[in-house]
Amino acid sequence: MPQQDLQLLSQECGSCPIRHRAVCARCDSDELQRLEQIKYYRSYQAGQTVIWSGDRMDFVASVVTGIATLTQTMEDGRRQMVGLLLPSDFVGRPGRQAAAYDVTAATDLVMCCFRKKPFEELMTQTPHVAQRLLEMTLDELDAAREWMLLLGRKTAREKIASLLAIIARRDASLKLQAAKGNVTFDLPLTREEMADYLGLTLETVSRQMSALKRDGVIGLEGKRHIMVPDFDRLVEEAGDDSDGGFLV
Amino acid sequence: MPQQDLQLLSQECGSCPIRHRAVCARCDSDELQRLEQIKYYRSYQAGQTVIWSGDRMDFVASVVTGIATLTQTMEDGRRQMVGLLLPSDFVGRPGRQAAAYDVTAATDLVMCCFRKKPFEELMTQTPHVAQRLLEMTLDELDAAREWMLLLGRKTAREKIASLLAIIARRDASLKLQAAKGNVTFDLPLTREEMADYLGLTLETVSRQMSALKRDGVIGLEGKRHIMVPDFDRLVEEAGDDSDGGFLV
DNA sequence: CAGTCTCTTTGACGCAGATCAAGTGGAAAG
DNA sequence: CTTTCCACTTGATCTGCGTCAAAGAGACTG
Repeated sequence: MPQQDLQLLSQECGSCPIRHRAVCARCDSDELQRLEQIKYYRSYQAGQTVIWSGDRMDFVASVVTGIATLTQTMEDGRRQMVGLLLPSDFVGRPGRQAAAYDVTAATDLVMCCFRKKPFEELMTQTPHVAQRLLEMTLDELDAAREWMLLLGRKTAREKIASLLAIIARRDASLKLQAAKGNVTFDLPLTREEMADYLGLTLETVSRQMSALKRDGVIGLEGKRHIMVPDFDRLVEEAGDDSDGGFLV
Repeated sequence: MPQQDLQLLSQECGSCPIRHRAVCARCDSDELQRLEQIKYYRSYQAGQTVIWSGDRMDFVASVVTGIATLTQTMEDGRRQMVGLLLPSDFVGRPGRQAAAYDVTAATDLVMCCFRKKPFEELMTQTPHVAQRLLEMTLDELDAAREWMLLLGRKTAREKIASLLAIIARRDASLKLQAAKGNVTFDLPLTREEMADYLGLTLETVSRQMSALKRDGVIGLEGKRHIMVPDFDRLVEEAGDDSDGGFLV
């Protein structure tokens, strides 16, 4: 077992970086104690598969640090990413036996896992986990629907710009900043993963990245470090209506 | 007020056609009574808009009969359907003020509406509505993700076949049958609505419908009545792995 | 520091589906 | 019975992105 695991095993929920955003966000101290009893940490290296679609899954989990992807694959090998899981996002479905999607670590990843059976019991006995999970699932559904607009109607250039804007926003919110003006971040995905996300080929992704660079919308340092001189310009290229439209 | 409304206003939940599938499915008689006090029916004609995206929405609702669509529109007019709402499906998000999508009646439509404020109170005070809503939202999320695979990776022909298979399945389940062998149903959508669903143009939809007809995968009587001689063949054309893969 | 591996870029070419443009058929209206 | 309308079909042409192919750029290995 890697050393990181050992360190994490002793970590308490009170000092957890996702304590206020994850599925446990609304828990009182009593509920938290029960969760603490059934939780354990697991870490994965970038590229490792967490679960294969169809496999039996006897835990649910929260992403603590790192990024995981949810992908679906057709028999002939065509792949589509259907979820991008960031810190505090939830993996797995209470009441379901088998995983519905492949889950893969896009970066090094630490997950806080709960044994499924006791987690389900906790959900029926106390309200706060289920309440929070509903909220998070509704947010996921909204994100999925925005993504559907992207997949169905946006051009390759708009798709790339949209993805970059999403990652920039999430990156900024992790640093407790707003994404605006001059922004800088690292891409956590390969060109191929970006293609799987956007319903494109990796060649098209690469070409459009070059085009955005040529047009001064983004700057590239190495392959992964992105500099955005004007965030509004990027959002414009994404074809979204003006702001990041928060409805609440 | 149309006569249908008057008839429905006196309808009791006990005899409701979606009683066992909608958001109220798990309610005990006490909860049902509280719901009954805050509910009212509304009906819409095919083509009517139920709500515009961004509008204030002070109710949530279940589709009782008919079909509604959820669509997103970009500034330049590109449209993408992001949800197809069938009897028992839920509209609206507790805790949200404004509608996030355009909701339109695809066929004549009857909805069972609940005033939002008391509905939200009911949700915090009793568990069964929230539990059921979580379940339904997770199902919606799965459907959205399957749809993402369709939008991102399927060919026009596969998209059409997938949509026909989905409608055939849901139609069959309403009649309490399994979709297999020889199947017959009416399309509730225009070619343009199908295009909005599938991320295609209406011309491409029309051409692919003709192609599927020419190849004997479907039969057409008029523009809307579809006959499927071999449902498995249709599913094959959709590019999905064998069966309708139920995981539960 | 040559050799290999993986990720990425770039070019040439082809095709699925978009766009533009008529035309068809059935239902409702006059 | 003609006119109008709307949903739909079909054809001709265009184009954005996919496909196939080759080469560059780091990072790690022996």
